[in-house]
Amino acid sequence: MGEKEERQRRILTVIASHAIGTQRALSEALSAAGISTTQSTLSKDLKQLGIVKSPDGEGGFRYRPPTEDARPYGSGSDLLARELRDFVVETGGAGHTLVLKTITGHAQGVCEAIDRAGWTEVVGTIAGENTIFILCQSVEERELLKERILEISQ
Amino acid sequence: MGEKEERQRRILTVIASHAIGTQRALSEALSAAGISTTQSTLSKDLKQLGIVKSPDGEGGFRYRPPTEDARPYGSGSDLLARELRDFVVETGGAGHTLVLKTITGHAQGVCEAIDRAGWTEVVGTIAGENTIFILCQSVEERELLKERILEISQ
DNA sequence: AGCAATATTGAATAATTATTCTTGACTTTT
DNA sequence: AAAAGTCAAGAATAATTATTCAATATTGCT
Repeated sequence: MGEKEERQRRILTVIASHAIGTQRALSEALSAAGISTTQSTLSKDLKQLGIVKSPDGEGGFRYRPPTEDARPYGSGSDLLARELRDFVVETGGAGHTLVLKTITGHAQGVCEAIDRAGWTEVVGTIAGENTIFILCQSVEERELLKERILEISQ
Repeated sequence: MGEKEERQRRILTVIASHAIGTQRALSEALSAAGISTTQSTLSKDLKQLGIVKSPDGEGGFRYRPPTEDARPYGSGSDLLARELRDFVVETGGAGHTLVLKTITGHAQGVCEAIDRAGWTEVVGTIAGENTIFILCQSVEERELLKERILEISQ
């Protein structure tokens, strides 16, 4: 039985039911449950779990469970490559807008990954079921971006 | 002059488009935009804005925009103004298309309010999770519209 | 305008959190 | 069974962030 696994499991339940705002407080709460550990281990746990310390709106802080946005799923740039490789089936475009076609249902996911990449050529993106519009700074950058995407997805 | 307000607004746009993981990095990014301030002020800003520092899934951290309940709401009486002021964090565009970035989950709502305004420059709108594309009659009208929106949201 | 109340700011500092480095337990390979 | 490799953990420390405090600036009121 994983010592670590149980601790992390407990961390999730503890922060769900108590307003914990520091790692020391978390450590104390865990002690009460018979789990004794150090701040440094907790720091690592929280990072792995994707837990964030967020303002509680009352002048303090509180650890919160991972949100969609924050959850560490896959490793970022890897994820992008995988999304592009696995789901994009066609690229096109006109004017300032680059268009990617994806397998049905995956446009949102691919679009999300593109947003995260933080490319400067990108003015904005929007996704439907199987199509992504990517508005680019210029027609030239549209072409550049297309090249890059094709390259990433090999 | 709303020195603070502008800074906080910019913080939202900066973290939306860049992977910023420390207050120092944020400070530097703001410098590039002509805004100079200290770490202590940023700490307060981030807390007020409800921004959280969250694991980025690649071993680092990244500041992320607030979730709905953590964000301070404006108090305007006009719905459109309120939508624009409270949820739009960035404006951009290229060609005939104006792009608005919003807090995640609010693009639809803001887009609805824009549609209701019945502006003649607008050919059509479409909204995703956090992005709105507004197709305009011309490049000039795109600029005009952007001005108007910025003005409305003060 | 003048004055009081309130808010904002940054320097200094306190508090908190992340990372480095070492150790030991456990696995796998040779 | 020894060697080599992983992994988890904590102590110490580095790095980052939050808060305090004093000084300005701003707002609101008369």
